[in-house]
Amino acid sequence: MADTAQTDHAGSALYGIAELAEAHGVTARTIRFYESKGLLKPQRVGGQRVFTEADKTRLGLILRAKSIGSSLADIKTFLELYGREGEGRVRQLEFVIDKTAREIEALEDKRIQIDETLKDLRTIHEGAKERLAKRKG
Amino acid sequence: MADTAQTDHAGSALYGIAELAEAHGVTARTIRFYESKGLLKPQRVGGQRVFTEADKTRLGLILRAKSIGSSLADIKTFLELYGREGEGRVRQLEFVIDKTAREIEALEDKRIQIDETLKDLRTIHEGAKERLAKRKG
DNA sequence: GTCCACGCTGACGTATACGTCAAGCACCTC
DNA sequence: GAGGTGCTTGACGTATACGTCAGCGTGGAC
Repeated sequence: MADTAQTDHAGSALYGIAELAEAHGVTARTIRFYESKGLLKPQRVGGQRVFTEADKTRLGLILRAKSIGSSLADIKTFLELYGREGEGRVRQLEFVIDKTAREIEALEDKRIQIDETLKDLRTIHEGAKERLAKRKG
Repeated sequence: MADTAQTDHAGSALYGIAELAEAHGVTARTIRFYESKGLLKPQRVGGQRVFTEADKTRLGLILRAKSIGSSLADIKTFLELYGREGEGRVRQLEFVIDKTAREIEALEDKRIQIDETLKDLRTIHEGAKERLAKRKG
């Protein structure tokens, strides 16, 4: 981790808050809010936020997790799994293994709920189409 | 009052609010809230709510939809699709067909997000397990 | 130098989805 | 008939996830 603001000109792209917001279809307010909740930690240049590619990826993960119904609090701990994975301490590893296992189970459950709902919706959809065909035929 | 649903005479079972709440793992307050939002319409017997099997099924649908991230407002219109399906008017049918098609698309999209997240989680999970095995091995 | 568009930080407002009293009625038990 | 339990309706409180000002500072364009 670079602890100083490096100007690696030929390196990765940097983004302003408006740019990043635009790119992900959220408002700047939302990004500031996520930072206030500890989900993002952009560098500062004279008070202004500067986002790296890593930050952009992170925001993508946040939004994806949100889209499947995770709360920001859950997302925070979830994101920390990525960071902690590198550390090799046994207790950390066990924590990660347990946490991910639970999360995987929860998501598989959610997938089942979605599949059942999809089945219902398709039944309704096809039924309505048939009725309409009869009306028109 | 016995805490079992009344089934003695011919007809489907009936439930009190506490019973129904218990059966679905929600509070009575939640059920009253859903009724106030028009999601449930139990009969009344001297002011008290009485729920039928149909009401119970309906509550199940509500909770399932909620678990996959739908808002109560969306669930309300979604539930009306079941009711409307029977009506044969062309505009109604077209409405149902369109609405369900959009919903199906949205859910398929959500499924993809979940699958991607599951993939990431499994990678983290397996990686951590391997590291732990090396530590212990 | 002046403007102003952009970004910053509070502070307050809003929608959703309930929880938590408070006060009251109905019925059952003792 | 006194108490307890369960259900009722407001009314207000709370957590989450932001939106919306207000007021201030800053770097460019003219």
